Amino acid sequence: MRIIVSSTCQIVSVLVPVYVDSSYSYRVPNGPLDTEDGAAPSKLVAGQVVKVPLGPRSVLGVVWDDDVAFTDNNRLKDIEHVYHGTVLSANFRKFVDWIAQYTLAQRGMVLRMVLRGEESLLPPKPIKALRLAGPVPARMTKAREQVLSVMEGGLAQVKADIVERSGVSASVVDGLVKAGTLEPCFLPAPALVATPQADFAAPRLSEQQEVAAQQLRQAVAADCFAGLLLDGVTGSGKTEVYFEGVAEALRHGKQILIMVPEIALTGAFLDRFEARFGVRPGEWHSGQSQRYKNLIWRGVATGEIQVVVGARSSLMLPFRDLGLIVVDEEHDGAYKQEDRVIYNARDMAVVRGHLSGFPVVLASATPSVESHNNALQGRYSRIHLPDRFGGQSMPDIALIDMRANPPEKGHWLSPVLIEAVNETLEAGQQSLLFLNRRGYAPLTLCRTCGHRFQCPSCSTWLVEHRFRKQLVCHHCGHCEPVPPACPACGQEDSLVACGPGVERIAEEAASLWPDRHIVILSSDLIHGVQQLRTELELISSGKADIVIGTQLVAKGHNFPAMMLVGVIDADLGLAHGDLRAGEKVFQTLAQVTGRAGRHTGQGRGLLQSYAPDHPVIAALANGDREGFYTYELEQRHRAMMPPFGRLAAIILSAEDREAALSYGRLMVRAVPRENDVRVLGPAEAPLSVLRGRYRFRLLVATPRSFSLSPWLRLWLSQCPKPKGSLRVQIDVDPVSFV
DNA sequence: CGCCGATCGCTC
DNA sequence: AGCGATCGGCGC
Repeated sequence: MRIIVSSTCQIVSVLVPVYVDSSYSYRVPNGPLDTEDGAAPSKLVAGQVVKVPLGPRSVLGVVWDDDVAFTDNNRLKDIEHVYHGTVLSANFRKFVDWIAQYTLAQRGMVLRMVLRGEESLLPPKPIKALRLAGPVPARMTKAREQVLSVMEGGLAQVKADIVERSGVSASVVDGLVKAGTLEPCFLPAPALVATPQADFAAPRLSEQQEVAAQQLRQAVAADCFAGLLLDGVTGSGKTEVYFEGVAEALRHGKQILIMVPEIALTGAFLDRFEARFGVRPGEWHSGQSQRYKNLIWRGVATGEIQVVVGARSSLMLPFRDLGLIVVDEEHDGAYKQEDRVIYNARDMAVVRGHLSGFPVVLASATPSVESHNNALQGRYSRIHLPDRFGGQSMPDIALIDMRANPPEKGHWLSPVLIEAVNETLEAGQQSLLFLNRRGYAPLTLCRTCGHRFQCPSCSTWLVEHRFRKQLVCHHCGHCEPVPPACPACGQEDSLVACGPGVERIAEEAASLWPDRHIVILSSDLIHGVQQLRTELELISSGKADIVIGTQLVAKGHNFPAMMLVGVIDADLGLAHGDLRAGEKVFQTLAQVTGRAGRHTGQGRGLLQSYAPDHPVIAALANGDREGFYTYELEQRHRAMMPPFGRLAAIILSAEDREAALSYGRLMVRAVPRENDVRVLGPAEAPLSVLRGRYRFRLLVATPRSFSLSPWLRLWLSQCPKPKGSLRVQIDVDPVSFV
């Protein structure tokens, strides 16, 4: 950093959290600078947080490493305030720059993901308390005696505690303050999160787990970057294994971040952490209060908080001395941020480890194709747990060929699956019927005129939700009541539901097993986290006989009594245009069938399919994981898609169909046909309508050697600016970083 | 002739 | 991104 120190003042570069890539220059005033503790710093250093004037307002910013480029003394403004105690480390600053450069975002927007409000920079407020001060009051009462006995020993206590312990009203305590017997005082704020103990409760590990744990301990002790893919089947005890890595980092005095998809951040997970380390970790997710998050932010910056368990955004916390990141369920799509700065927190975690020199553990029962390939190529070390813990065997997976075993007309459960559920019920065990589709029916049409209900602002069919008595668009959330007559031809009672959703499966199950306890688990029928937890506990305790669920049930919850998992439509999703369609189907179905017999005996998984020969379905049925990855890698290689190429989706959206199309054609012409750049233009990426806007994705695929970001940046700056309400957004998909 | 609304462009 | 500056609608 070249900081200009003229004879009169110091000029520094400050990155501000606004929509710009460059840092701005500010003058450090000569006089004593305004700080929260009154101390006057002589010089500012990179990483310090400051408050600066910006346009009409003042914002927080960070002194950055850039050379001071703007030296127009007349237009320079003064730094208003410097905050102490929180300095962003050099590695972390490099990380911010790296993300911006890679995701084609402005550095200011990345910094915005890091900084919070001013409260996170100030020391926590001391707590108001009361302590014994003066003589016993002249007028003594029973209640006052009780208060004094509570205060015996002279320790200061919070007023609410005094009231509770002495069983008197608050006004009695106030009276004693007035009489001078008690006086107000301030206690330092207690630590938000207690220190986890590395050896609080050492676990009982299998031989296989112990070998894996040892690898993690060594990687942590080596204190340098390593990518570790912890690939363990469902029920293999991955969590216990990576907890050993966490314990080792604690022994080395390092901070640890455990990232989980938001939905997996349940009380059950935190309980397991507490059982292992004796205390709860810091919890970082959208449900936490602003106050708590500010305290966590400051706590990790000062180093007071050792371990944080958090969702995606926890990656941007300014840890003082991070020594390990664990990304649990690394394949999960929830790690990808789709708005503003588009990034995948799993990949950025690897980058953070690489820049700062510590190991990063990616854990999953179904690793992403990218991570699997990185392990194959030797960029990550693969730590494999092929067996379940405690000698439990993997579920027995079988296909039901629906062409040979069709369900009754208008029904969706094949005779084979119904029989399997019957057997499971008779054995007193739980079944899960899985269908990744909310609502009653995915398509509603009029049997008289053939009218189909379509979303007015998206190019999708409306899904009937019979419990809510509404037609819902799953893309934009538009909903309307189910009309009594067809809006096109006016015919009454002419609407028919086509295809199944979970509600329809629940209806069918209720008619087949009327006396059984059936629970339906679908995100639109669950109101809030609390209800979800209640329902999950109900299932865990074995009170439900049959569970019918969507994606919600595939996400790592434990159901001890679950012995049969029936997949209603294994082919669902395979036909989607998404380049990761096959991978998603494989991961979801492997995870959901992995729920069967996890704790007790031999579980079963049954996959209903009309395409049993499809490589993804066949690999699932045969338990041939390697076969799946081989197939998927071949497909990706041919299309030059991740992990073999870098893929950028240029997302165009416009209110005007013609504007979107013509600008798209312009872009396709502009992309250079060199370095094996491949463009999927408007012809191949059809125009769709989303929330009333015409949009398409222009996919640009390049091999790894080609540096896409600089080219895209240049191109966007040179090409004619989109007119009118045309919006261009860039979504960069990952390759490997190390 | 005047006031509110889309579009433009800057932030040290 | 946000926020002020700037030009255009038509209301009386």
